[in-house]
Amino acid sequence: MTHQENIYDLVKLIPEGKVTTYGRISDFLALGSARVVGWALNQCNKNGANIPAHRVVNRKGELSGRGSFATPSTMQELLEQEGVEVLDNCVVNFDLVVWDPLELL
DNA sequence: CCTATGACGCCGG
DNA sequence: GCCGGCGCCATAG
Repeated sequence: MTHQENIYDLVKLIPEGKVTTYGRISDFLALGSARVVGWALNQCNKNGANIPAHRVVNRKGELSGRGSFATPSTMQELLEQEGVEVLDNCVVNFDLVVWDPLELL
């Protein structure tokens, strides 16, 4: 059982129009490090897995992973498609659109 | 086996 | 509130 599977499953559960953070995922799955999440998502793009990785941002709401998508603007475009406003690589009203995995409980 | 690196985050200055 | 340093864990070389 790899962390990737857990991370993929959780990321798939992020509601459309919402975003969450590496730290929250790391916390919820007790991974011990948020870096692992970033690494797993990086691989998922490469794997071509159908994961909404664009809904994962860093703790400040910045699109830190945009560089790993097809083009640097892909991540932002996908978010805006779902109604998430992005300005200067940051999620607008981050506090309002952030989703915490704990809400599953 | 050991070192460097990274889609991160907390703490102290 | 910004910045630098350090810890964190998995991988690649």
